Amino acid sequence: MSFYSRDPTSVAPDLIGKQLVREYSGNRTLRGIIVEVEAYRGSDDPASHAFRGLTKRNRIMFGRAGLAYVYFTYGFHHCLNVVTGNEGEASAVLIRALEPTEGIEFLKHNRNNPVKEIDLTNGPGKICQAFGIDRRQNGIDLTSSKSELRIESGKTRPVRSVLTSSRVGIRVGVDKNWRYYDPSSPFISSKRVKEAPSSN
DNA sequence: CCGCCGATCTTT
DNA sequence: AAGATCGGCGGG
Repeated sequence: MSFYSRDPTSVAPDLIGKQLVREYSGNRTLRGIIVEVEAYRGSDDPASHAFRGLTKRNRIMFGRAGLAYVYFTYGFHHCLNVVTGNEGEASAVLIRALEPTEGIEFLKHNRNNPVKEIDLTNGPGKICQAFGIDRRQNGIDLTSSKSELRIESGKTRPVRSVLTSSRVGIRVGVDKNWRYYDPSSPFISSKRVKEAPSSN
């Protein structure tokens, strides 16, 4: 069983501390350390895009683990997921926040020079804008060292704790604590979400 | 710090 | 008609 072919609720906490890497036209590299993610399961998770089955938008979710599922939402924003689980299960992990470590000046440029560095990558839409991710990266293999967009597990910084909470921005499935984040990072998305009563 | 709201477009 | 968002604005 490979890293990404597990249940998304197992993959999600293990992604904290790994690096998102983006190569621009072969000569510019952008990097950030993942500090917040959310797990979305397929057929049994009403908050998942795959809950109602295969559509044109979510078809990558039904593919192999380790692929990038990138979707466009609210007329403005893109969000990046990693497909997990066995092929056909349509589960994924949403990348919600990063600590930028390389290419910060270019990230600022892409984000229209925000006043605070925190605002570069503390949300899923902000990550995609900063890293230049859109539907052209939908379906890319995030596990290949040759991909222009990939996730690497090299050493980053000391491992810190991982907490859970209810997921952000959903109206169904709020009973599941499937948001995973490093509470010591200033880059976690600013919305505070309460822990759901007890279920996991 | 918090909550509300508008922008804009894809999907259902 | 709602949505796995963001940024600006107003009030406490």
